[in-house]
Amino acid sequence: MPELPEVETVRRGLEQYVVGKKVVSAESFHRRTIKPSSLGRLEMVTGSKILAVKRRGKFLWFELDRDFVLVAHLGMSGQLLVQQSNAFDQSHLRARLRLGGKLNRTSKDEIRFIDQRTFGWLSVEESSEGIPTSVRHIAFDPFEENFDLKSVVNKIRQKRCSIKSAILNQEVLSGIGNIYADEALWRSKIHPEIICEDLSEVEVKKVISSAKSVMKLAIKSGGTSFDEQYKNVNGESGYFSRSLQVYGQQGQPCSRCGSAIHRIAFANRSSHFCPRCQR
DNA sequence: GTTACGACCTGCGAGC
DNA sequence: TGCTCGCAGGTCGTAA
Repeated sequence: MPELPEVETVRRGLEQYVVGKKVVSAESFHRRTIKPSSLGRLEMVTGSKILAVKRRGKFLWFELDRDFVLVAHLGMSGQLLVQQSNAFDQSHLRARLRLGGKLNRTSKDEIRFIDQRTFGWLSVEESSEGIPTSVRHIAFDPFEENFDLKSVVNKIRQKRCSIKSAILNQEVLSGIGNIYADEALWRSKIHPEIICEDLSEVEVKKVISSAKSVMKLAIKSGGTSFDEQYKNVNGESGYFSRSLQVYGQQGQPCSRCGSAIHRIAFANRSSHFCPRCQR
């Protein structure tokens, strides 16, 4: 599932291949791919030049030599692949940008948006101070220069929801999804259902620093791939799933204490934790 | 204002 | 073998 490390891996891959290229054509093939507010606007990117590929949390966008940007969210199963136009069309191909510029016969000249579960989307929108409209409500992620640890800790400690809900809230801090939330809480030895108000400043800081360090390691490994739902721009899987300590490990012994990892239902999804380490 | 929860969606795998 | 159903989960809207 694409969380911050997976999106950052994709961003780096895109940056390498597409910056400086011109968009020759843009088309979408599924009614849910383009955000309703952007319907009919994808074609506007035709003729523009890609200046940069940016990211905040799980949101990614292409800066263009225009007064609008192209935003992409991968949702649960979205992939942005850079391929040659003569490659076969994937069965869940939702949109395609053809690239021009300095290309040769073997150049990868297409950006393809592939999305099995159609939770991902693209949109063409205005940007203010370098941040697209749909990303403005998203908080800084822990890797951003302006990320203010102290104010995020204070914000979390004022909440009356569970710590896991708080760190999944993209308006508190961005980039963390279900996998890295479970991993961060395991590393900081904190139970996912503990109410934020009951945690000390030190404990909340520990959760955030654990989240940052686990995501940093995941970026080094190219992200987490369980199945076909996440690939980098070259269609390759990441291998951080081998390093997961609790997510998807229910019934397996905790690598710290040997207790069996538990899985519980949590807000329409699941939480994994060690019942002994995370009381 | 804050929090919880359902809806959206599709493919896979388990169970019958 | 074929069918049904539950599960995966990011975001948004709505209800409490």
